[in-house]
Amino acid sequence: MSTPSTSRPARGRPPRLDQGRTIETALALLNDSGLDALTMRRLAGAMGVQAGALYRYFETKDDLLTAMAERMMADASVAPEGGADWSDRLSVLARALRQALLAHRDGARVFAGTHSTGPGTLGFAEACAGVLRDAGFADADAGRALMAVVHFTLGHTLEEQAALRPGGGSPADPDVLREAVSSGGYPHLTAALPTLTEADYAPHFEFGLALLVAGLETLRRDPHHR
Amino acid sequence: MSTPSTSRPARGRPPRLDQGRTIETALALLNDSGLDALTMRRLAGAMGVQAGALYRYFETKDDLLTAMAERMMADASVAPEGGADWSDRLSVLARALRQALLAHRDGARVFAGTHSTGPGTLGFAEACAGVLRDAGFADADAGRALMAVVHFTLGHTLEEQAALRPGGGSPADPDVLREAVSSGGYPHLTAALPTLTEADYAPHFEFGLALLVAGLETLRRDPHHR
DNA sequence: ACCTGAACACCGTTCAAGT
DNA sequence: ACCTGAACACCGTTCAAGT
Repeated sequence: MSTPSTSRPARGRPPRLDQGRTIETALALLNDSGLDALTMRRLAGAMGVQAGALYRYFETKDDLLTAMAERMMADASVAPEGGADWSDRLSVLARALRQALLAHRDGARVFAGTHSTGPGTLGFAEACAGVLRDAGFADADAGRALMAVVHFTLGHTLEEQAALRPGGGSPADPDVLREAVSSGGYPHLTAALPTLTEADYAPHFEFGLALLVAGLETLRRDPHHR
Repeated sequence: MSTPSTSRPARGRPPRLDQGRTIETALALLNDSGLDALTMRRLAGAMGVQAGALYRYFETKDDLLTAMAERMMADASVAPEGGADWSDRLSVLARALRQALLAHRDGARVFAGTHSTGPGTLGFAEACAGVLRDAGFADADAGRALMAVVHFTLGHTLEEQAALRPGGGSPADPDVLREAVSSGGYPHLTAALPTLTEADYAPHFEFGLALLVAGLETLRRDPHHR
């Protein structure tokens, strides 16, 4: 009780660093300052340690970012309720992925730059593949549908967070795009502009997701459609 | 004939740098070495100049990257043949976007990191919006469909180029993913694994694109479907 | 075993000074 | 007008040496 019982009895001073706390501190720093400000030196500073010390726990910065992505994906690896329709369950998973990426500043950028194969990432993919295969899709179609949902969600959230970034800076989307479109001869873009410059990205996400789900529904009705 | 006739008569030595040549050299360097190796110093070296000289033509490195993205998008801004079906024309545009991003190493990463509002980018978006509005979609639906296609293509190409990157390194997708999936209890993922580890990404892209198009087709038949 | 200190080889960006 | 030279304030990563 008096001394913490870890699997390996700690001889000497307890370490001031460990993988778990480092990942958590890194995610907190990410939220506070963004990906560009997340340096090994700043992270080390936040943990009261020199930069070199981090390399006992992560071989490279990329490994740390991968671990952060994996931690984020744990939130997306939810099991959708069993009673629902396959399309609803798939939509729940896609929304969970978007929310997991949105939960941390530049989350989509972190995820896009890494290739985690941890239980969070694989658990999410397994859940998607399960919903699709249980719905009757062939293995190859389930795999491709999974990729389509992930890629759409990734691209969407990347742009959503990019639009959020500047915080009142110069290359902000809304006005710059409006100006550029209204100047030249872009009649169709002008017509769509109110939609394209909406601040709330949730309807855009739901629209794209509904498109993918509807596409899957037609494929399920007629697997030889093409 | 003997002296080049530019709009502004060149007094003194002709400049060794200009925006156009710098962008072209930067894209060539990108193809040769990748985005991580594309530094202002290396680019300057490739142009026989000191790094600081670049800042007379681009305010920041981000501005240069935006100009590179815009140049890449010029290739995607093709006008699909007028006789074809709206869904075919939209597909042609989506494929042109993917090809434009694939045409340069890390092209998707460059595009994702910037927000170009030049004629290439806007021309592409205008073409997509035009196809959709001419097909009868409401302005808001056309805008959202355009975003869905772009976001899916961006996410897809990002992953496609990420899988291409290492060139025989450590975090390559095919074997690492196979190992991770086969180790644990991922029955559905195991079933989909042959598809997920395919080297050719074109079928994945076509599948996702077909899903979006099929979803749009159902929406067009019944606009009040939801 | 764990961390420090200091170095190595870089970055983006700025700006006086030269031509 | 255009570019150099040199600096400023950083990076990721390595590694002997301390404790």
